[in-house]
Amino acid sequence: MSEMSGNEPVKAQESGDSAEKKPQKVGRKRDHTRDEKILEAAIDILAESSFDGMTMDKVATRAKAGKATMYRRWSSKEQLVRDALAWMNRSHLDLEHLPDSGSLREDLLLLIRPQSIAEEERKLRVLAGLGSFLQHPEFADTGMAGIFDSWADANLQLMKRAAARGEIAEHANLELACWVITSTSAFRGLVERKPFEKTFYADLLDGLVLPALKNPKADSPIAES
Amino acid sequence: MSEMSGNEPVKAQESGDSAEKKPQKVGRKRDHTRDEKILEAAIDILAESSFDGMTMDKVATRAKAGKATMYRRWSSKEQLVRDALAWMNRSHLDLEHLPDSGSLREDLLLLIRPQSIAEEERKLRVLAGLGSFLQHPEFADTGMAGIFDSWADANLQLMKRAAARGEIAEHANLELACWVITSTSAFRGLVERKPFEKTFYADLLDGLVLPALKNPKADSPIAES
DNA sequence: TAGTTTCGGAACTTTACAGTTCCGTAATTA
DNA sequence: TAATTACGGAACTGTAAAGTTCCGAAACTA
Repeated sequence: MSEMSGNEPVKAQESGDSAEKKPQKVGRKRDHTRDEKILEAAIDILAESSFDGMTMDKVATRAKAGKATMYRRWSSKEQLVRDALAWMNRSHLDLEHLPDSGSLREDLLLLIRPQSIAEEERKLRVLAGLGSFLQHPEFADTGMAGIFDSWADANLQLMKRAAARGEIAEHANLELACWVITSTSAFRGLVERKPFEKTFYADLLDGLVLPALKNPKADSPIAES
Repeated sequence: MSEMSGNEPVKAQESGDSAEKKPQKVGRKRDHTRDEKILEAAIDILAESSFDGMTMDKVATRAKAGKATMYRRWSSKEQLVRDALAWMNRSHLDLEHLPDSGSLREDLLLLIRPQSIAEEERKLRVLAGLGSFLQHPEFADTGMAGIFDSWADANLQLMKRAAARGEIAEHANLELACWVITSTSAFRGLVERKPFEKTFYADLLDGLVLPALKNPKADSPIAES
């Protein structure tokens, strides 16, 4: 969405008082197609190693860029990684063209495309290697938001339609179900380091999520011991 | 369990051929109570920062130990961290004294004790900061195994008893249910960095796990598209 | 007591990396 | 054409941390 933020050279110049806002610059223009190459290289190396394993020299070499070029655009490694994470999470599922097979189970499974699996697994590898970087609370959101939200949103739409047509109980906790799907899938890739397989996903749906959605009898009160 | 492994000095001495295995050594004995202090300090700092934020100097200072002492016992930072992780995961729930209230929901909730919550959250902080270290597949197991296994095992016992007394369906996928509990809880602390709260756990049980266990009608075949 | 190994602590060496500067070249404007 | 800015690339600086070595003191054995 917003794209970038800590860019542009230091640009700390106030030409006196009568600043007439004339940014008509002289000299060779900055090639902004290099931005993408550098961000892509950064994500690539983050996915292969980790935040600490990603050195600025590696990124520069991978992107065939000079370090001066990088530091002309980002003032630090932290800034570069922050923008690279935003860049990584730029793609979103198209909520306008969701599957509609008439079966919630089929819809949920149809959402899983091999291409998107590989993409999400790459994001998980990046996330796994972020380590100490995520300790900055400001980056915890930047790094996380957008990785799973898109998938969870799509799943929620599918569930709401299923509820509307009476396939699942209307008082089921759909948000919880979506969160369980994304968090368990993330845990599997992030911590267990297993690939996302459709058989695993089908087991999760058949063994837990769909039964709960179809029969969510809340027979237990909220007892706080 | 096994405890330690990469210890002892290099000890590469073969006294000629007639090695009569006489380990009767001379000199001051190694104080193995220092091991625990050092491992504890390492885990402490791992929990506060990360693998890369944990420096050998910090550990030495925290444990009031000399670095020479540390390198006499562990040949590298990697070795120290490996043993520290094993040390961290040494405690296990007592499977012999599980709660037995007659209600699975109550039993599962009774297993959550404030003391064990704090302990597990500390482990999660350590795990979150491991980052690049976990990329070594050999450490992925060391680091992970034992953090959640104990809790999952206890939950499985409780579920099996509930199944035996007919509280839940006997053909329910208990292992899957236990795995979902641990993986979602871990995700919450590890990625979302939220504290473990009983209300969250009760919602997970009431909204998804228990309904699924009580009504696991497998109405959908395994279709591989 | 003499010799050996440990201890905590500090100084030291080495390596790796973030960030800076400079080079020759290419692009842009006046 | 001349001045300016960007480019890739390489050299350079400063710092942080892993690992080593040495110190004086303590603990153990013969």
